[in-house]
Order: sequence, then C-alpha cells, then structure tokens
Amino acid sequence: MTGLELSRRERKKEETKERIFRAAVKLFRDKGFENTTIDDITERADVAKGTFFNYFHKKEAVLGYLSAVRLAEAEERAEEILAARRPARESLIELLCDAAAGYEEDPELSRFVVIESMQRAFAPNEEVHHRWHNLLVRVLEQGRRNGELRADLDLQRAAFVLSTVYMGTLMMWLCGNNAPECGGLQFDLRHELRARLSLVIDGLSV
Amino acid sequence: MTGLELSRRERKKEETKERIFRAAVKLFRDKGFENTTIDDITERADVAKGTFFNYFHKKEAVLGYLSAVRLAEAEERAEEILAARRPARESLIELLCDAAAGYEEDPELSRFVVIESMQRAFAPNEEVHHRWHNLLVRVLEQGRRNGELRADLDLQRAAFVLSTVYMGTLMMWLCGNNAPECGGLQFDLRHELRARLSLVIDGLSV
DNA sequence: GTCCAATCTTGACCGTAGTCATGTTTGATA
DNA sequence: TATCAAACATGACTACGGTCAAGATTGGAC
Repeated sequence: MTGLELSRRERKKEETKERIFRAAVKLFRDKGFENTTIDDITERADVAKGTFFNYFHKKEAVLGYLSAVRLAEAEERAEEILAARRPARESLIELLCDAAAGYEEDPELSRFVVIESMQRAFAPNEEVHHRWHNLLVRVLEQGRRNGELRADLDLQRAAFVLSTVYMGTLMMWLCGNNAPECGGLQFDLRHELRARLSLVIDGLSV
Repeated sequence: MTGLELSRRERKKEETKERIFRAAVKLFRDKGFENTTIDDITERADVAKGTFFNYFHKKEAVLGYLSAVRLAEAEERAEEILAARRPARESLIELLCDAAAGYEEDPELSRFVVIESMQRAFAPNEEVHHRWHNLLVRVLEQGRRNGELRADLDLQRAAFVLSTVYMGTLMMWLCGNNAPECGGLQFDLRHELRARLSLVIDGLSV
C-alpha cells in the first residue's frame, strides 16, 4: 500500500466529512448560515448529530474548511503569477484581486467565511496564516530583486500591511453589501481594492 | 427642566444599565468572556435575566459599549493632536498608538472587544464607523493643507487604509498574545504599529 | 387621591450548540 | 475463523443565549 492510497476506513471517513461539508454549504446557501442548524445539516447528510462534531469541532469550522479551498486556489494562482515575472505592483494587485473575486459570489455567506478566517488569519501560529503570508512575501521578494521595491523594505511588515488592507476591504464590501438598508453594492470591490493597494505601494506622502 | 437633567425614571434606567455593565465587565475580567453567562451577570447586577436584554440586545453588545468609551477618548485625544499642529505623520501615529494603548491592559478581554468592534467598524452605515473614520480624515486634511501629503490624495481611501492597518495590527497582537502555546508577547504593539504606519505613509516602492 | 397608558421588570420557556457514555464497526493478529 | 482494541457513530442530555406574555412601577391628567 503506497502512502497515497487510503484504507477503506479512511475512504469512508473522507466520504463522510465531504458529505457533511456539502450538506452544510448547500443549506448555508439556501437558508443562510445563521438559520441553518446542526440538526438540519446532519439530517441532510444522513448522520447522527454527534457525528458532525467528529469532523468539525463547531459550526463555524465548516467555514474554515471553505476558506482553505480558497487558499489552495490562491496558492496555485501565485505560482502562475510568479512565473509570469511581471512588475510586483501588478502581481500583487492581481493576486489579491483574484482572491477577492472568489467572495463576490454569495456575499451573504462570504461574510461569515471572512469573519471566521479573519480570526485565524491574524493568529500568528495558525498554519493558514503562514501560508497566506508567504505567498505575499514571495511576490514582494521578486519585486525587491527587480529593484521595484525599496532595498531596505521589511518584507514581513509589507506583506502584513497588504494583507490587512485586503481583508479590511473585503470585509467592508461584504458588510456594506449585506446591510439591509443600503440595497445595492456600494463600491466595486476589485476596483477599490486596486486603488487602495496602489496607495500603499506608492505611499501617502509627497 | 433643562435638556440635560434626567427624570427619576431616566436616572434609574441609566443606573441599571451601568450596574449591568459593571457586573459584566467585572466578570469578564475575572472569569473570561466566554465563561461568563448572562445568568452570572444578572445575578451579580441583581436583576432578572430578561432585564439584561432591555439594555443590551446580546451578550457581545456589552463589548460594544466598552469600545464606545474608547472611541470617545480617541475623539478627545484627536482634538488635542489637531490643535498641536504637528506633522501629519506624527499626528497619525500618535493618535493610533494612543488608541491601541488602551487595549494593552487585559488583552484577553480586549480580543473579544476588537473582534466585535471590527464587525461594526467595517459596516459602512454604523455611526461608530463614521466617527472613527472622520477622526482620521481630519488629521489627514491638516496634513494635506500643510503640503505633507500628496495633493491628489483621496483622503477617504487613505483613512481607510490606515484604519485597517491599525485594526489588523491590534488584532494580531491580541491573538498572538493570548495564544496558549507562545507564552509571552511576540512583538511590541506600539513599536510595530509605528513601523507599519510609517510604511504606509512612505509607500513600499522606490 | 384615582385613574390610565406608557414604560420597565420578570422568570418560565424555547431552540440550539455542543458533550459524552454507550453501542457498533473495523481491520490487524494469531 | 475467533478475538480484541482502536476508531467511529449515535442520540439522549446539558447548559446557555435569547424571547415574550404577564405583571409591577412610573408619572402625568384630572
């Protein structure tokens, strides 16, 4: 048996987790995150209530699983972007705009996803934090090697600043978008994100 | 009766709210936010459970009340800072570092306060959002008038960028600080905040 | 003082997240 | 094939956040 193959037990485990996950996401989209109960999910996935907690330690953890998928996509995208060797400013903007685009569909659910992942993203010893952070650092490194960025730039710090602007903008768009009183979109997400990231890259001062 | 005086009824109301608030905060500090139940709070404040919800629509709302106090302090501080007419870079850093300092004591509780206020801060039609935002815009305006900032700078955008960096740094410090596995502080909050804000003001590019 | 409507208080009640002791399945071992 | 411990599933149960109909207080009108 190679390391990649799974025993029947492991296959069933994966399968069950996947079934619960699918059931949950389907219901979140249909009824809303808050209106979906664990009982709804387990009934749809055809398992007992307790089984849910064998796979997700709390209801919100399903959202974490969702954003893990997004992170994997961003990582793939980052490879392409690095390979293209375009100017750092464009690479950064493209990476972050692409990542944001994933949240434009179903903003109602995305709001909960982002709130959840924010708490993980800022926790310094979360694996997802590091993976995301490293993505940005690598793009910045390329830019510094090309002489586009200041030689003395602290890349960790810069990556963090870009990351907060990204998350904040996303969060603001999602909150505004779902606010009951102001019906439509209040700004174009990707357009505004570009503008704010440019601002950081260029700086505020003369 | 002038507009500032309160009827007996109104006084009692204020008093009850204050009593509930104090009881809640005391318990949050002693037992932790999550370990404190509404019953704990109402028992300590000597009111019935339902009374709590006449004043705070949910448990987290107590934290909102807490951060409202912080905001009021920041507004006072902003007046002093504007009056001092120092360079915008210093004014901004001072305003935000002072605001952050309030969270350095009791980081465990502050974490919940910030998570809560983050969701309000990014919701564009929250009053607190506007008040906070305007503080930054006013400081930026002064800086632009003095020719320290680019003339074409979009102040709304700039304020937002500064604000996200502030909140993100605060959040990261609080999460790292409370993480069980990495005992001590991982960075000096105000020092790191200065550095990141400087980075935004100067920009990343050459 | 007496009435009344508005306002505030109360605690029994409900729905749901999350736990845990018990029962079931699995696959490795002999 | 029989045995067994580890892994997994189960649903009754608990504890808590939040609601609400009924009751108590208030202060103003007469």
